[in-house]
Amino acid sequence: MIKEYIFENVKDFDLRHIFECGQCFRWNRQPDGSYSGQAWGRPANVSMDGSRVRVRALEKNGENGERFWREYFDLDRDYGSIKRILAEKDPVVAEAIKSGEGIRILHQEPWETIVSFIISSNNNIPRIKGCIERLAGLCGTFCGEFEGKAVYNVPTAEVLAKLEPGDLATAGLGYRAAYLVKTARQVIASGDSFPPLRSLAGVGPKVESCIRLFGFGDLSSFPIDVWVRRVMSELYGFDEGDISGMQKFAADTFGPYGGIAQQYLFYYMREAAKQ
DNA sequence: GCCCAGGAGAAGG
DNA sequence: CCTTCTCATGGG
Repeated sequence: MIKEYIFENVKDFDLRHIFECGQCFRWNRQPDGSYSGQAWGRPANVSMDGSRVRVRALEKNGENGERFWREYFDLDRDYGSIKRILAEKDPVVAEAIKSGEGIRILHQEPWETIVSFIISSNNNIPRIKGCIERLAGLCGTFCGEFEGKAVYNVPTAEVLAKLEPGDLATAGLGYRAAYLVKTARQVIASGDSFPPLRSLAGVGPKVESCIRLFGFGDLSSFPIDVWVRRVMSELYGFDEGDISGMQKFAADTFGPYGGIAQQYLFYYMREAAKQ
């Protein structure tokens, strides 16, 4: 059954900023400006009317999703005050905030985040979305019918661990298919104790940083990808190869909100590149 | 044909 | 510790 949840008087919230700042890959813009996708196995459509956010979602296990969606969209966090703190500390971020003032960090499912960002490596966003979509359709978890389409979440570690990389060929993941299978087997083999992220196949410094930020709520995590490296080089004067210097600057300047600052910078740089 | 994409891993200094 | 090379795939 489809349920509707309304959140009134929501500030610092923009669907395009949230869903197109590179943090998630399963939400797609509809002709009416709303977004359809799924979160934690819940198919949904999200729209906005003024300061009112409307979520139409497929009910899961008979639960009341109000609390779930409030947490998913991080609605209890005051982004206004965070933006003021960041803008005061750094003029570049102050400018970047103007282009993505409605960004929020979604509370994404850890395993989906791990799978997604392993696929993201040396890849581009449109193709990452296609890869995840094909992978989910191929061997993912069925979430239900929504808007006339079957919706699937990414495959569980249990499912992936039993496959061979070649079984994922039609998903077009390239060499990342082997990373996924190996990571799934590592997770299954470790039983109850989840292995350290960096020990997983296909998880290096940048992918770990994204997983911590988007899947484990570590807002201090500051992922440095090609775009952020570009902005740090062009607008802050860092040497392109000085990743550790950039990390230290982010920690010293943005502290507990490094990940939020990074999202403004990422969105800002990509918007500028579109011109 | 080339280069690039939210890099990681292995090899060799 | 560092640098360089390779990895599969699709789009511009």
